[in-house]
Amino acid sequence: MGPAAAKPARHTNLTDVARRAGVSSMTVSRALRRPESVSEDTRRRVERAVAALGYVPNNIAGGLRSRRSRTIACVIPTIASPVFANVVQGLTDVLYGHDYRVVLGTSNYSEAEEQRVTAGLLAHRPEAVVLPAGDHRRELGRLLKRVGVPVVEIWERLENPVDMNVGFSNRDVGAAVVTHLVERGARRIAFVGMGADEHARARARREAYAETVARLLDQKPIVFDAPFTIDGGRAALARILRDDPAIDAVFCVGDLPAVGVLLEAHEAGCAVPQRLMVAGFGDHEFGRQIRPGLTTVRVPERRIGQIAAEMIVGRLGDHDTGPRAIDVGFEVIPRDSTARTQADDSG
Amino acid sequence: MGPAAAKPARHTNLTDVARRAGVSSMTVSRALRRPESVSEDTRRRVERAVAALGYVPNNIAGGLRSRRSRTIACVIPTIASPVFANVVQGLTDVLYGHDYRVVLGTSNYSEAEEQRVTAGLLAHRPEAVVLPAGDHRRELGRLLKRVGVPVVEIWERLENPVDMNVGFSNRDVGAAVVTHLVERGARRIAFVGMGADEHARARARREAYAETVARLLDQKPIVFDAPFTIDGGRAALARILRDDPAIDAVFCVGDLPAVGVLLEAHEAGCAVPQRLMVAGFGDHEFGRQIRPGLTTVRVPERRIGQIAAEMIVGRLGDHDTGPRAIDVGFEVIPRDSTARTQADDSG
DNA sequence: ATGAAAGCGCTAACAC
DNA sequence: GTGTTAGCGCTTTCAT
Repeated sequence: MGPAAAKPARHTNLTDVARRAGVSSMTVSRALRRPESVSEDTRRRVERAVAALGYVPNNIAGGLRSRRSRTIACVIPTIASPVFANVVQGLTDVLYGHDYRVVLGTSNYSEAEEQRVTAGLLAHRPEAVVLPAGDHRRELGRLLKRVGVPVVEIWERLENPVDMNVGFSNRDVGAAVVTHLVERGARRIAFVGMGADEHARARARREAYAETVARLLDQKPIVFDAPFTIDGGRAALARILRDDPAIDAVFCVGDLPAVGVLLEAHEAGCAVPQRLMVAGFGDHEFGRQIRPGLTTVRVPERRIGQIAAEMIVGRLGDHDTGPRAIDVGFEVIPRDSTARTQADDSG
Repeated sequence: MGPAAAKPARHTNLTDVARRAGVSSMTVSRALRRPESVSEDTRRRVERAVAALGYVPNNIAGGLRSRRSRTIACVIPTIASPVFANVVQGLTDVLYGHDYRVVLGTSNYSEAEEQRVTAGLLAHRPEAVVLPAGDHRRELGRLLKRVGVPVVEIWERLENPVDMNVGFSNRDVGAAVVTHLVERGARRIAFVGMGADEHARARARREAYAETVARLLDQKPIVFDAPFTIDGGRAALARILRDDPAIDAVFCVGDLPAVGVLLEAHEAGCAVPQRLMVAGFGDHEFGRQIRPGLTTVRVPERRIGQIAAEMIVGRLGDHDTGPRAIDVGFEVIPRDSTARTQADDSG
């Protein structure tokens, strides 16, 4: 930095408080952290001195000595996505109650940046690291292992987590949605996917779709790729109606294209759910408000954050006995877009 | 903590690297922070030693001595709101580029918790604090002042900020929306507010609405209160149509009720914008997708975070010359819900 | 360009 | 229940 860089002022410290309270700084430290370990009289005098001087503890110093930073690092692609925002909210919910702070990093969906940001955060000696399961670089895994910090991979359930893991199975999602559609009377189900943009989670849903239609309907996969947007969904349905009118249900990789399918169906005079059923993924607010309501899959995002936090607290505390991996599951939310009755089906 | 509390391992430190590189630890420190200040040969040997040992710097230790934590605290009501999520994203965008980390706290809309959380974050000696402008407790202001840490109050423009301030004026918003409606031909404008739930921002919009309709239309304020939900908006419009059919435009305190108004208008056969114009606030995704598109106000949330970060970087660096308060303004986004033409108006 | 000494503010470890 | 001593890992300061 330059010449005029603001020199942070010296704050009141433990010694100041100790002097004022007429005890040693060690006693102040104890009075603050474990009030029951000092005499009532001492405690009171310390409290008064703290208040009088406006003392704010310095966790940096304490953390240096005790090697406990009371800090948890969390690296996500972006906070400007409800998915991760909710996860982070769940994390802080629980962590703050245990006097841990969350230091945030964002990778902007870049593995290189994820690596760089995580390395940067490690300089603050977090007591644990939370990051989305996924295609981190091998380097990152090695770095994390070498540093030896507890890691929670969130969002997806993993076969071989680096350390701890909380999430759900996208394969189970694909199977559950297809099963739901079949139960509601679907006989020919298309999948609207993301094409080249497909990520590991989307792929898992698509593969499970393919397996499940094969198993339940003896049907080959019918995949229409489209941009992951409402307009993408519209375009996809237009092609579906033209290319394969026998299709009577569409499973979209996400709610955004699913809403597009719904809108396009409305304009094309294709009755939902009677003629066509539609299901999405993500429980976007949209799908709740649109008519007919969109059947979708809700993932307990916030709960994932909370469980990750609980795992960390357990691991760092004295009850390191909890599970290291948890499948939080998900919920298929049936709404009107798949509310076909037998009567509809027979029509 | 208890007996089994995980004892964090000792990490490789500067001295280890120094030994390996055959130099003093001071030289390693310099080589890492200002590579140009050591000889080329030294630099190379240090780099090699760092790589070989997998050294991760310890910012806690460095920060203790240098009194620079390279940490910025940010306290917001909740991260599970796109508004604040975007602000935080803007903050981290810029801050990471300057090698600062963001430590997050959430107040859950409680002033008491805001106070508590902020105090907790201060223990980590952030070099600046970012928090929404608003009704913090007086205590908080005093605490922040006493600690002497730079503060940025965000979101709203303030008359008397504690320190720095970036945001926009909700009064200006109210005036701009009403002006827009009048320009499009509105002659009698109602406001859909939040009743008892009204917060300072909502109040500013309502007051500016009242002043502007008085000034431009010589009209008394007509306020319908409703829950801040889509259904709230529906109910409000039902009452409006019944109680005061001369109303030809509705300004809603937020997009959620505005969408409700739009939906209810559709069902009631009330043509938008010909018979009724509708405007909201917040540029919710909903309003972009619904038909007719909802005229609304967009606030540059992310930009607010970025500017706050830039102010901080400037203040902490050697160019502490920038403005201490910035009005980022906002944008009225005209969509079809207010796209009335002269022809419509004359009908 | 490099090194030695000191110390940031706190807590672990060990007295008493 | 309280105090003393040492030292966490780094950077500031001063010397060379």
